Amino acid sequence: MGSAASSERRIALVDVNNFYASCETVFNPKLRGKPVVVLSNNDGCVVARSAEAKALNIKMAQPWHQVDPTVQRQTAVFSSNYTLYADISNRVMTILGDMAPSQEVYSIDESFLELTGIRELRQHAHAIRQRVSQWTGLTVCVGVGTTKTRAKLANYVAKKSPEHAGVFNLETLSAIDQSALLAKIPVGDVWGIGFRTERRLVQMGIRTAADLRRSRPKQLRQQFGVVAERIVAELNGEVCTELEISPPAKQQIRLSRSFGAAVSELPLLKEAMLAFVSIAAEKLRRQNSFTSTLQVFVCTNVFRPDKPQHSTGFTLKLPYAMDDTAMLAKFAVRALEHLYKPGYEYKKAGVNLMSLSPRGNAQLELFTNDRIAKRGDQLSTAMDNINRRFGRESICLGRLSGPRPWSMNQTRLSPAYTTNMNQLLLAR
DNA sequence: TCTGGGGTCCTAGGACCC
DNA sequence: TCTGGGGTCCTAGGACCC
Repeated sequence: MGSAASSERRIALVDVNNFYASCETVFNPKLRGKPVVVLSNNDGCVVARSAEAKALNIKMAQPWHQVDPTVQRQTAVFSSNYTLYADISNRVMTILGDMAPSQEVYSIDESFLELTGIRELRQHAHAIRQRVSQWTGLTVCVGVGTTKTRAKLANYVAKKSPEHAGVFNLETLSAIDQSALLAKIPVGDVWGIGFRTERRLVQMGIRTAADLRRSRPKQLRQQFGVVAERIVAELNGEVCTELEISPPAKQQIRLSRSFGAAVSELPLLKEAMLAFVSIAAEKLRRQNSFTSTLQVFVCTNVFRPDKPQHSTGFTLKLPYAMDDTAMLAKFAVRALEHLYKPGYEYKKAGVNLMSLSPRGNAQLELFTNDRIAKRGDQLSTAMDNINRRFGRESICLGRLSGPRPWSMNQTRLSPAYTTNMNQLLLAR
């Protein structure tokens, strides 16, 4: 794309403000105007905060148990309810997709939209906000620029400065005003510059987005690699990344969880592993892939250095590419038995399906027993159907009847308002 | 007591080949 | 004594994002 064309390009980054916390508030209007936080799996860290919670100085990723008890008492706190958030996300993304010729769904609460050539861009951006608000009760911010990186930056400004009313177009600013604006943005707030790179950049005297934009690409490439070089180019309006309209198939599927309580016995560890493999394999089949490398890992609690530590993984090259839960489970258990050591309190485990290939192209085992393979296929399909209908993990392999100390703590879970008939919101 | 999970991309370095 | 060099493939690890 030439520079003349790229200067006409308009990309919007639209994201939902405080997404998880806002989802909870939408279904519980009493929470409006109050501090609300959502915790990570296992009720560990804070992963979402309402504006009021931010004002109380609750930090992102802060362990909840480290939050000041006085602050805790003022705050409404929820376990993360991904079923709810995923459903609300789908609704928002559908609305956004309808308001642009093309869309990249970038994360659970963000979309890039192609808005090139749209007249009255400002009005259109406000119409997007209006419609999302009206149809879902959620607030979004819209940032517009010629590249994804500039759209992200514009979105950052829209969110930070209330006077823009949630919409900001970087390209309407004169060159001088742009420089002045970028000079006020810390370099670590640029998309793709993390905290380590920021530290090194600041040491070199590159402190702001403006400094970064006018830095020397050669030097930057040498010190920080091609990623940093691209960021600078995109800040200058040079298009390095296009929208990804249809999401590419995943290259790996990983499933891991911290346990609610530590687990020492092999049978319980196996049970947890089987649950993880079942979910991972279902995801694998949903994207029509086979895997030919399986990794299993376990770790003890790194926050308890006073206890014996054992963290390890084992990677298995599978004899052929497969997607069948029972077969994958067999190999996962074998790997687990291989690395398990008695006498340790394991706190986390997981499975990683790697070397994925499209179902059709995958190399099959030379001497696959057709009948056995077909039976595995039918079993997996049946399990997928049951789980789709009655909820994930309605059926899976090797469930023991006893207690499950490994399952997550979720003591503050809100109802699945939109996806479970028994948990619908009642109007009285 | 309690400390997340699932991804991507890039790079350096080793193994191997000719 | 002196022990090539370039290409490819794979993997582990770093950095980042949400």
